[in-house]
Formats: sequence, C-alpha cells, structure tokens
Amino acid sequence: MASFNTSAAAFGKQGHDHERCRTGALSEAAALCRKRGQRLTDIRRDVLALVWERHAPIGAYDILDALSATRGRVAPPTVYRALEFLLQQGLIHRIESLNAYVGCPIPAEEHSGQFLICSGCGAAAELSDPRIDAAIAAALANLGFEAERNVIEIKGQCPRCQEKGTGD
Amino acid sequence: MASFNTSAAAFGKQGHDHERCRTGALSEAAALCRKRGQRLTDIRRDVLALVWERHAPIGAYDILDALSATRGRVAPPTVYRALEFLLQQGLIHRIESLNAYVGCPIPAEEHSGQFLICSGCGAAAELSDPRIDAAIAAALANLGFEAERNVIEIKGQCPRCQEKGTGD
DNA sequence: AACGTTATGTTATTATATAACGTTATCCCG
DNA sequence: CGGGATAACGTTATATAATAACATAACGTT
Repeated sequence: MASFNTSAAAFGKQGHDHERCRTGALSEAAALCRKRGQRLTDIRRDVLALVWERHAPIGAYDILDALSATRGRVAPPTVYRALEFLLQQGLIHRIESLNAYVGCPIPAEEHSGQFLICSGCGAAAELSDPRIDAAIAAALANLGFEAERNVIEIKGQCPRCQEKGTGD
Repeated sequence: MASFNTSAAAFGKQGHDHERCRTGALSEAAALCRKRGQRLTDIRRDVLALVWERHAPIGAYDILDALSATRGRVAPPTVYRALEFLLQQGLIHRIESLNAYVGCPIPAEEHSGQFLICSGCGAAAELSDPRIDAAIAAALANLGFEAERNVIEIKGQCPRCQEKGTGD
C-alpha cells in the first residue's frame, strides 16, 4: 500500500477547495458502490455527505439531528445502519477515541487508517505511512500475535492551531 | 523510555503467577501514591484491584456491579471518579476502542501505552516499543503536527487463541 | 474546635448504541 | 409481468457509557 496523507487538506491549508473535495468523495463513493453491486441509497448518501461536510469527525447523533432537519423525524437505527454500511464499504472510518466518524479519502484501498486529530479545531487527517505499519509489524514479530486491525489515533495540535493558541 | 511488553503475562503463558502480579501492582500503587502525597482511598484501591483481576480490560459498569456486591449500592460517579484518579496517577489506561480500563504495569513512567488486544480472550498486553514511537515521530516530522497523546490499539489473536480457534 | 480542602453520596440527565419486530422497496427468476 | 426472496427501512423500546449538579462527610492543619 502506498503512502498517503491528507493533513494539508484537513488542517485548512490554503488552496484546498473543500466543495470539490466533498463532491469528489461522493461521486467516487457512487462509482465504487456501482462497481461492487452495492446500493448507495438516499439515506446512505445523505449520511456520507454529512460526514464529508468537514474534515472533522462527526458523531452519530449530530448526523441524526442534521438528517431530521431535512427528512423529518429519523430514529437512531437509521443512522447507525447507514454508518455500518459505509464502514463496511470502507467509505468512512470510525474514530474510536471520539465515538465519531470521518470520510475516507482512499476508499478503494483496504487499510486501517492512521489519524492525526487536532484537539484545537477537531479536524482529522488520515495517514497511511508504511513506516508505522512496518514498526508495528517489527514489534509483533516475536510475540506470535496476529494483528487484524490497528487503531492509531494521534491527538495533538495542527499547525494552524499552534499559531493561534500559542499561549497555553 | 525503555522498551517494555507484557504479552507473555497477559496472554496466559505458563509461569505467570497472576496473584503475585496483582498484589504487586497494588502495593506499587500504594507506594507511588504515598510518595506523591496522593490518597489511595478504599474505593480507589478496590477499583484498582478489580481492574487488576485479569489482564483483560474491564468496563466501568462491570466495576460498578462488582463494587455494589461488596459495598452495597454504588452509583456511577463513584466509579468514574475513582477511574479518573487512577488515570491521572497513571495507574490504569483507558482502552478507547473498548470503553474499558486496564492496569498499567509501569505506572512510575509517564507514557501513552501501545496495546495488543486479543479478540478471542479479551486480554490486553501493553507494549512500549521505541520503534513504533520513532516511526510515528518520523511520519509527523514534515507535517508540523505536534503530538500530545497517541492511541495505539492493535486488535488480533493472541498465540493461545490462535491455537484454539484455528478453524475459522 | 474551626476552617479549608478533598473525597464521597445522591439524584437526575445526557450521550452513544443496539434489540426486536414489522413494513416497504428492490431484485431476480421464471 | 407476477411472485417470491432479499435487502433496506420504520418504529418502539432498551441497553450501555458517562457526566452535571448539588449535598454531605472525612481529613488535615492550625
């Protein structure tokens, strides 16, 4: 798997056209589902669009509120089913330390993401750095432990928020 | 910080005397609190003992049930306060992907743990492998992102559970 | 003993997620 | 095109995890 990172886009570097970013993700999702014979229904598409509204992870109940605004009363299972589908298709990731969900920029490749999460602005960037994977593999080599999924979530300050909040 | 790992103990390798392991952790905690001028009260000590009953992370409400059995009706804040204290003192870690808590075998050293979590038996081993830290540092080097805390939780099968469940 | 601080008790509520079951929509085959 | 299977969705209730807010008790010092 190739190296990958979205930190520039997620942390608001100038030149990032998020509207394009978002619509691009949505059409890639549509194409991928078509190719796989999976149904990207209205609800699923709406949920995915909400997840992609920003680069910050969004909670299930925030999605629920937003959906209710446009569709009228929606119950939790509706949201969780859509999230489960999107997770299975690799279109979103779950951020365990936030109980929240974020769009995946490389849904076609199977991987478990590595995330940088800014505690200032809440944005999350996805990395896929082979050095981290290699280091974990090396650490496990002699232990006989067979890894299935890695949860790697690095909390800190993005460049922009370091500038702002220099004080504390 | 030196390298460290508890995988042999956590994954039930023969020769692990857990009763000693547990009482050792408790007396180390007592010593550490004394040294720091912190109070390891009855409740805090009971909660820590429950966390150390096994090497598998335990949920707050399981702790609550166990406490209620010995102390009579206990409310959630009681447990969460004790957990918060133990977290602050570095005596336990929170496993984000499980909403559960596990004892820290090296409470005297400040660190954010790296965990191997067996999806078979639920046990969790703590590592502190400098190669992983170094790989993360290398990945962040050019991004201007300042890390504060790492969440590293690797799910998979421990050696013992691989033997058992070879079938699936 | 009086005081401030820390710890605990208590009640209620918020936040996150799933179970269970019925209904509707879609797909595929004949 | 009809009918049956499957997948998606609706609905109600409930489980699980965590915190807010405020009262009381314990402790440590003077």
